[in-house]
Amino acid sequence: MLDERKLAVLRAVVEDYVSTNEPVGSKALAERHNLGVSPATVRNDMAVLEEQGYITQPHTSAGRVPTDKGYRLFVDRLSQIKPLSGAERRAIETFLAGAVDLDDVVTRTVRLLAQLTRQVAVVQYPSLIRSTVRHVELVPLTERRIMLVLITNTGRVEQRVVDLPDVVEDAQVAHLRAVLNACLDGCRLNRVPETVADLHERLPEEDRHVATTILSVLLETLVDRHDEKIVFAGAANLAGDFSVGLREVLEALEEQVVLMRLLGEASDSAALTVRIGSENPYSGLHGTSIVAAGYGSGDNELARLGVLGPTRMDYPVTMGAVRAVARYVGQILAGS
Amino acid sequence: MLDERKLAVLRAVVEDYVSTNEPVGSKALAERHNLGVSPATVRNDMAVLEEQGYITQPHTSAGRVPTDKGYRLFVDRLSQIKPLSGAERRAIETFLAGAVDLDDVVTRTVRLLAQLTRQVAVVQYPSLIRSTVRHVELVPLTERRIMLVLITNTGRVEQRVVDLPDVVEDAQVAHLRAVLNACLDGCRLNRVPETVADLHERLPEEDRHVATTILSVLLETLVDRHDEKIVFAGAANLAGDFSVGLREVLEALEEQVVLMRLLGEASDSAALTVRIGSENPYSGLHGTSIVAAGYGSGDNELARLGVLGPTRMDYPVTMGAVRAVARYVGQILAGS
DNA sequence: ACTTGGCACTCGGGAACACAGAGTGCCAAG
DNA sequence: CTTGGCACTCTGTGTTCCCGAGTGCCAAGT
Repeated sequence: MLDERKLAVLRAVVEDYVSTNEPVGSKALAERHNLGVSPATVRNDMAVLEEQGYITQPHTSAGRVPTDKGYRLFVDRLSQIKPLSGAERRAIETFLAGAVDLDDVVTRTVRLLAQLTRQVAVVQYPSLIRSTVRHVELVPLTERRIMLVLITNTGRVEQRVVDLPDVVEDAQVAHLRAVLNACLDGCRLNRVPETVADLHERLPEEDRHVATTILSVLLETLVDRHDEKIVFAGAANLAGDFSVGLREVLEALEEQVVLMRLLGEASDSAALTVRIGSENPYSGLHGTSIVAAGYGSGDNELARLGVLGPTRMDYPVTMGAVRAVARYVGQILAGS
Repeated sequence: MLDERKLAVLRAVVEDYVSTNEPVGSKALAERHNLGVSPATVRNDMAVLEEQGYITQPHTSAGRVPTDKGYRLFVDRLSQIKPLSGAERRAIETFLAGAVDLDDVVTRTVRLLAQLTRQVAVVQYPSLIRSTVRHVELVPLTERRIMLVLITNTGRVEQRVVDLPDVVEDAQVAHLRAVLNACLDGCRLNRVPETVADLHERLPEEDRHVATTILSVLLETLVDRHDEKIVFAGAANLAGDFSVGLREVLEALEEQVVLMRLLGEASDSAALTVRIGSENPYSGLHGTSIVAAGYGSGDNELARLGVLGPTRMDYPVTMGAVRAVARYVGQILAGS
């Protein structure tokens, strides 16, 4: 159906279009990439590619431009992910290593990725659900108020002020704290509800009232944050580009929900997900592609990150950058 | 120098230009605002205003446009801050009241402000320096590692993992925690260094090693975060506007440092600060104005917030919104 | 002394038009 | 199947032209 040379032509079209941002014609193409055939032959191939829907012309008598389908084929079969240079790798490492806490890791990551790809980077905070409890702290503030602090193994900290129904003594709080920690330490967050369910019975009568209040707040915290936090950076990078609907993209970026869906569900493996133009689930973002990957410490994927840019982007380079950053972030998180 | 009517003309020019985004001519102006004089008279006044530098014409034979100086006069003397409608006030209250923690308050605030003004909103996190210590928590993670958690009276939580030089026992940690809290509770963050200085001597010999490490991390935390965190929202609102250099603005927004300077130093009172076009300290932002205000609980200003939009903005409305939001946020923070 | 109507002038922006250049499709020959 | 040739079709650009909004100035009116 598509012989070797036609694929080569498609690859050349994509590469040229990506680098020049102008429809590419048969002549220029035959020259720049030494295909060893004449422009006329290229024209014939192009005609076929167009018929099959891989490329298109903006108007008669203009060069060809890849369609979403064309990019898809390019990404799947015609390109190889381009690894970062040694210098870039080292830059990433040192830049990320300087982070002092989770917030800082995420902030640095998103900026790094934006700068590296010259596009808009998006990073999701490590999911609470998949991480485990490292410590629960109860801090008495007044005699009827305590602060509940939940620390996860990814370094994330959640806090809530709890108004208590009764006055509690410090000793009581200390006891509760000990019980909670004994019970929850190392527990996966999504298993907290079950784990906590039978806690009541193991408590002395006089603590139950207070414990109930605290536990309900704790559970609430987990539910509330089910909608995960997402940050982005590098919006300035798409300012100069008219091929994307700037307003729509900016709106999408500020909608956490939309962003979540764009990054996609946790993919099976640690593979890269690429969504090209109309493939993505938000109508305002045609003309835009997303390259995303999961990241995590060890096996379990904690969250996702990726970049968003014009459909006409340099996929090999972008994919390389996303993959590399995802790996490094995983390492950093695992190490802390 | 400028009689009553000339000022009225200037006001009319500003108002018309703001609402139409087109240079305003003498005829249209005389009609729309019933000034009771003929276009010719208006023309004379305009000539004077132009000579004085309050308005200008983009090219000969076009209408007039206010200059930065013109807007300045308008803001200072010709306009009144427009209070929000009752419905808007209630909307703010309920929206902000739903916040569960500091992060949430800030996030909600910045979105609210963006939506209310249809411009880019910027909110600075409450300053660490001006707040006080509510609690210091030390959480043993492993035998040579503890997590330091600092909770302030504004609900902000800072955390750091500390690697210790020696193995410590839980009892030691508990003791240190008690000492730290006794010593620092209610202490203003900017006074922490002094307060902590003589702590060494009051500690038993065997704790000093560990204490030194922890304290140095604690102090580091305070210094590190001297560059405060800032968030923004509503970037999509300036997408449709060609009068501002989109790229420059987006770049500025992602530079914390620049943003800090834009919001300005803590102003004397709780008054609004307005920076018009070239008045602001960053050259990429001519064509852009900033309306900012401090907010805080009670008297002391904790941080600042504001909006950023094209010089051609509706100042009375924007100022009203910023002032109102600043007040409500202050109340919320004071209450929690 | 200020206001007003009249009038000539200026200039930007849109419509109409022509034109060069890049690129195509097709065909006939290799 | 490939290649060179050729006629054709567009877009983008530059030119010209003209309309209209708006101005500045002046002389007359109050």
